[in-house]
Amino acid sequence: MNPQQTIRLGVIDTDSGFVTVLAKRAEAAGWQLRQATGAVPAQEMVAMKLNAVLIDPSILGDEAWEYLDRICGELPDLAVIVCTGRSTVAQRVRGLRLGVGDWITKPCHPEEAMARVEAVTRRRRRGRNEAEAGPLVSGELEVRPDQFQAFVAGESLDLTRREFELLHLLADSKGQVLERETIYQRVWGYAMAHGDRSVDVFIRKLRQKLEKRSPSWAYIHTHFGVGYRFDPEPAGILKEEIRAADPPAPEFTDRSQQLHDEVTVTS
Amino acid sequence: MNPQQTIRLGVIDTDSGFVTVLAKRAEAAGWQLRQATGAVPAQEMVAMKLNAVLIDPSILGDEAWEYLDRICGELPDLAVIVCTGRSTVAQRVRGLRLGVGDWITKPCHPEEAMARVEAVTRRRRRGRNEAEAGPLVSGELEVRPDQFQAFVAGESLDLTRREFELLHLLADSKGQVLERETIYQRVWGYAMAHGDRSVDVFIRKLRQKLEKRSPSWAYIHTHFGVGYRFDPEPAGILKEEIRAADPPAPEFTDRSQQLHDEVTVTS
DNA sequence: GGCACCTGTGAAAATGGTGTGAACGCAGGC
DNA sequence: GCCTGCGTTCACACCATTTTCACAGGTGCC
Repeated sequence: MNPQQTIRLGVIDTDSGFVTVLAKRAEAAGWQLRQATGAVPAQEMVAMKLNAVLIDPSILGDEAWEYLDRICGELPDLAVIVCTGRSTVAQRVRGLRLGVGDWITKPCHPEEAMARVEAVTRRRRRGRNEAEAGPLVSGELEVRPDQFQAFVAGESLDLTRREFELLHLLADSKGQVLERETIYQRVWGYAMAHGDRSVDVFIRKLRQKLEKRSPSWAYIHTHFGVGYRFDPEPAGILKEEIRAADPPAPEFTDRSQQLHDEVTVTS
Repeated sequence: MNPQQTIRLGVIDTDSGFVTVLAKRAEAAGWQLRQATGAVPAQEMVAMKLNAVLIDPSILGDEAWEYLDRICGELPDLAVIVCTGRSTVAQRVRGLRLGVGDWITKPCHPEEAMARVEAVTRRRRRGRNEAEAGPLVSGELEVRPDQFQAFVAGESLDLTRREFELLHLLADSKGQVLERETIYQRVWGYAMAHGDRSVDVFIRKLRQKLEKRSPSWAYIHTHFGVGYRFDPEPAGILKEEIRAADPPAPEFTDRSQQLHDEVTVTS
């Protein structure tokens, strides 16, 4: 489903010969490359929206281990591949234990390097291929992965691709609270930059479209400070309960916005 | 949390020397090993509950590729690692593209083989680790990390994120007295400023919410001059005495002054 | 019992997260 | 090239949560 999502690969190496050859092949394969010749801070990698990074630690000197440790620690979802010259078993073991996804020895064929980058990246993305195929029904909603679309009473919600993928992920994890970072990582495929609001915006779009076709259900619930949870609930009951439990509610301050049909849950 | 979940590794190889050495080390590391000297059907691997399988395809003859393809296709969540003698770049690339997680060349150090198996397995697991940790039950209370929420008899305590994290930490260290500084460091993530009362305030909020849903239990105990301890205790004796001495006291909303249901313990 | 110091408590003040509309930039189709 | 649809970014309003503060009540020690 997300097979040929292009890979954004960072390369940290000074071996211009190797990098040039690799770049040519990667470009041919439709990958996006970013190059650097020294340590790149984790935050910058996030900003570059990398899926994977290929590092030759030998150019980093003494800080190599510390750097690898930091990157793997801070960005556990980034695929880190080491590609360097001779190394001892102990070094390779140490690297792999640290969180490096693969350790390639130079000289190596660029095709193999790419295949290994792909293999590691592939691993990272897995997790939604499981039920991939089966349509999913929740409340009045039917999510059909085979159509990249969701329906209510046979009518399409007219979701765009991202909207669909977000809804699919949520519906697949019905009842579970998903953090924004998790959502972003799984739908967008790379780490979420701090302060990114894309997830919120798409949630709003989904809510609008859901509301339009299925007004009497609340599907997406906000968990303040955490993220969102998909859980279809007939909206009617809930509202009545709230009304019943509420005293007359005198405060008719001009609530510019009428109540959300989605319930915000503290958590 | 889930770091040292033991790995169940299948080994398909006839190289008894290699397998023996590997087995010894794997056992020492607490892994579970299953061995075979020929192709094992996917279904059998499922039955063996393997996390990963280490294969030398050279012993499978002509069917090697077909077999690898089948295994990777049918069990996309199984970590498949190839460990074999000399091979060409093309073969390795083909294998990796097929879905093999890593391709190791013999002879190889068993420690490195294990590290690589671990690395591949680690990646496969990521993504559904959402469960982070199983729900935690204490007294009438159920703490559910996957929901960022705690429940009593199925009803949510409506904890905010920090409240939840504090409760989670406490419940995780049941019976242990935690100092304020420790609590702050672990929940807030940085050192507590001298004189900060946040922990106390949150403890109060937790007690209120616990009291509301589970009135007959005392969960959080104060250790004067030290910190707090989580330990669910039926509040029986103490409570009854208090109630007996008290007039019926209907549920007034403003119970501004009411005895703590928590017991202060002299440390 | 008195004093110094902790802890509990309620509410005000500060912080920060979320909903929302709209502008922007980019790419694909006409 | 222009139009259109989509994804991203921004600014602002609103409000839930967190922090802070002042004071009341408890606890331990001399």
